[in-house]
Amino acid sequence: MKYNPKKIEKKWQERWEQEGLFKVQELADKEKYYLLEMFPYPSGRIHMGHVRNYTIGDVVARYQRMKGKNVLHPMGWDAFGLPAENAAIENQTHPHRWTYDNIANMKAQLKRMGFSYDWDRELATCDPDYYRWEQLIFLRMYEKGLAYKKRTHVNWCESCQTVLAKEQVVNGCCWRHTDQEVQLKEMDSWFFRITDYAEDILAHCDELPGWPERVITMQKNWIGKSHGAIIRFPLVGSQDVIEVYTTRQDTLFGATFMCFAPEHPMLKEIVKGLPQERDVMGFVERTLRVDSFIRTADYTVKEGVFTGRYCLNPMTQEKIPIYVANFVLFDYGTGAIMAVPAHDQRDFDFARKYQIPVRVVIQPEGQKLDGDTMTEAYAEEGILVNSGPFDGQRNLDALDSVAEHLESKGIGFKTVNFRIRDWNISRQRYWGAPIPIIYCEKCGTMPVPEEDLPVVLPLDLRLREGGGSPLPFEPSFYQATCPKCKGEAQRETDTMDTFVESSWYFDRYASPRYNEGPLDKKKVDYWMPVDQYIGGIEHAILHLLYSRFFTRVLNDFGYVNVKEPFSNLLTQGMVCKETQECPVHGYLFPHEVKDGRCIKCDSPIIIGNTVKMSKSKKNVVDPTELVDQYGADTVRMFCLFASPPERDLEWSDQGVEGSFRFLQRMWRLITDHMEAISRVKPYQGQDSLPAYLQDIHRKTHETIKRVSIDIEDRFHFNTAISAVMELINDVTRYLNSDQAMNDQAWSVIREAVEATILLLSPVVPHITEELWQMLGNHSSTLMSPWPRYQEEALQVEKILLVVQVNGKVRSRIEIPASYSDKEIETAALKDDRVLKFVGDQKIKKVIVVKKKLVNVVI
RNA sequence: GCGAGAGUGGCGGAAUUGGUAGACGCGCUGGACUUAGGAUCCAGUGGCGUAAGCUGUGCGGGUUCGAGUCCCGCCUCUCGCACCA
Repeated sequence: MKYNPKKIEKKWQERWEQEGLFKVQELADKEKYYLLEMFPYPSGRIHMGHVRNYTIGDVVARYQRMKGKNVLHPMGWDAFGLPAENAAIENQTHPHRWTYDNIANMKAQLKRMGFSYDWDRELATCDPDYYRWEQLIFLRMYEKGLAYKKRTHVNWCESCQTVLAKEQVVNGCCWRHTDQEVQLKEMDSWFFRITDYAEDILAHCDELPGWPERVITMQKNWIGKSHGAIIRFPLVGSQDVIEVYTTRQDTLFGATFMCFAPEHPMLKEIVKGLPQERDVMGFVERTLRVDSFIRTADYTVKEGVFTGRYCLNPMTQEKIPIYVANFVLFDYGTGAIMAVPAHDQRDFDFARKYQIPVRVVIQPEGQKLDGDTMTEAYAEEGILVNSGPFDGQRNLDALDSVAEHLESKGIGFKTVNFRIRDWNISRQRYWGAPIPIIYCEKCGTMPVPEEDLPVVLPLDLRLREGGGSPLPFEPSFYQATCPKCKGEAQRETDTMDTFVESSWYFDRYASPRYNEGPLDKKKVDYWMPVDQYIGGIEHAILHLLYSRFFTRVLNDFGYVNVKEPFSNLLTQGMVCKETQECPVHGYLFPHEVKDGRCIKCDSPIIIGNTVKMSKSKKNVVDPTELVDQYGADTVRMFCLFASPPERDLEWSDQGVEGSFRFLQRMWRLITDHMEAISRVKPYQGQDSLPAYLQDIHRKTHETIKRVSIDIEDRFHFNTAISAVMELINDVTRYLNSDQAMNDQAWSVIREAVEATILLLSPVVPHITEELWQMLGNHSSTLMSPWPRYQEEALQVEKILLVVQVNGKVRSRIEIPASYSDKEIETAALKDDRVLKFVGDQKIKKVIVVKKKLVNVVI
């Protein structure tokens, strides 16, 4: 019988569905295991990245299920977002229609992969039954001041026609449009006060041992906590003071000028009416026109303009000039800095450029720096000088003593500062969850009353050519009644950032149809936290940070008991493939290349680098086509076998072929001997075996042990699969040899075959179900307990020992496993080859490593 | 510049805690079966060497009976952060 994946896979997928095999309930007496993969954006078709991600998850889910855990393994759709709007305009359709069509397509594709999802828990974030609870959470946050509105400088993406969060700006460009430089705009936006939780999120970074180190590091960097001080500098000729934030209060006596960020609101006031006003304001305008990434890039020359004003160094009472400078960041610290050119390279460069004095206040031991002649800043440790009462202190000690001094004089205080900013969640987009707020001219900003939720996104709108949200132009949406005075009012037309939806969807899976609140407490408490979360590294900051924040908020509100949503995180690598380029037609899809030539013009193609699969580079493989050709099992197996999950996977058509061949080999091996195998019961260690069968029996149990460890402890599915391949190879070799077969031999083979089927069933569930059934089993492999290895079966009577002379392998001897060190040594020293290499030289010592080797040192 | 990770055959990748380097797969070579095979099966496959043997995990040192693995110093690549005061 030929291996026919198409038939088998269809059969089992239908059977699983009929039997509701993947449905899961809360069961008090069973240990729960929540396995989650990052849900996809419904773009229309699944890609290899999805397939890899979800295959990894499926193996773990099925494995844990067989280990007896109550496994929650849900799937849903991150269904709001801009692509739906663009596609809708392009295809003359509606985002709603487009999204749900895509969901239907992708769901069918996922089902064909055989993933063990409980589809009863499916959710789509664009469903009012989902986002209404998000709106409720928003209202709670608004009540607590965790959601607030302010007018501020925001990052605007012209391509998206919307504001972006700081986290969504990458290298000065939009995270979605990497060629689109982000512009600064001043506008009203809604924010979530993530900074309130920065300290807590940071502190718990060290309590996530199940997270990859680099993700933790990235989050810590993003939060960017630093210890320093706020210092007040009196403005000369005014009652005002200027606050600066510094981490180097020890160098305060060396501050010889001050710099403002161009956005600083005080700037306008202090230059008003001065001869410098025109210069300063011109500089500000010029600087702000350059986008902030370029402006603050290290290759941009540091520039500034003197404002004409001075402030007093609060320590020395010395008059120091105030500049405005392009490199000072407005959204870090106070937007103004004290500059200490002797001990900061940037300040040094600036001071030399504008002939500002450089005063050394830290001397390295055994050196004598001179501010007039030094050629670069000295940023290391040393002893304070020119610092009044602090002279002679080590500068690190002075950090505290200067801060205390500032506090006692009321001119400053110790503080901590964070780099992270509040999360801008306003999007000037249509396809998103409406922000439940009403503006009344009389009553001001009014939350939509809870009973009026959801604020439903109207579906009967025409999108505007050229982008932009239609909501502000749609009276039926924006016209509202003030909940307080019942007068005419306006609805907020911004929608929420789609990262809000993905910040709590994992909670909602616990009770996806619950309609009395966002979450059914009992169920969410049963399932949360997620035991294993799997997804791409690209979400290291955005989604994972927002989710940690949101979980804390929901915890404060009493919706969930946990503070951390994901106990363990696996970040899988990208799926890569080499690019193929035609000199005439540019990048080519794989099917546009034949025999190394372009099918359009017959030019020889250029093989490019192996990079992440992407439509733009056309180095993509369509999972569905592969499933048509080889079946889902082959595709799943290749995804796991080609490399360990955290590493990038290099796509190889030949590798896929190899996986297919292996499955065929396994199929043939078992079906060819099905009759004989079916007649016997699997060997269970009951009676003693001849050596050659004992070897197979032992190998079976070694394989069970290796596969279990590889899957459970390390997620190294590639080595798990190779271990099973070895077992199959051994069994094949045995059956091809001319050993006489009897019932005992077949029962040992059956034991090996059953182990093979069960061990591989999480990886290739269809073929294994079929074989399992052919062996006479009536229940699914998924319902079978995971095989256990027997310690006795691993015992060996004889071992092959490596014998080294001076650390070089010279011989191998077979000895009884029971030999003592002394006996081993004696045996080794008798070995011909050892005798040859030792010759008549004196043996200095003999090292015996039990079960491994002997090293004879001469 | 700072931080993290990686460097092993022609290729993807193996090698719990220092103990046979190259498992498993791809590719390649030879053979078998075949009308044929790009199917299947068997054998071989790090390099040098007829062989004995030598050599070999980015480079240079070190520790050790023994180092891909540990230590020190470099080089290269990938990723993240990057004027953060």
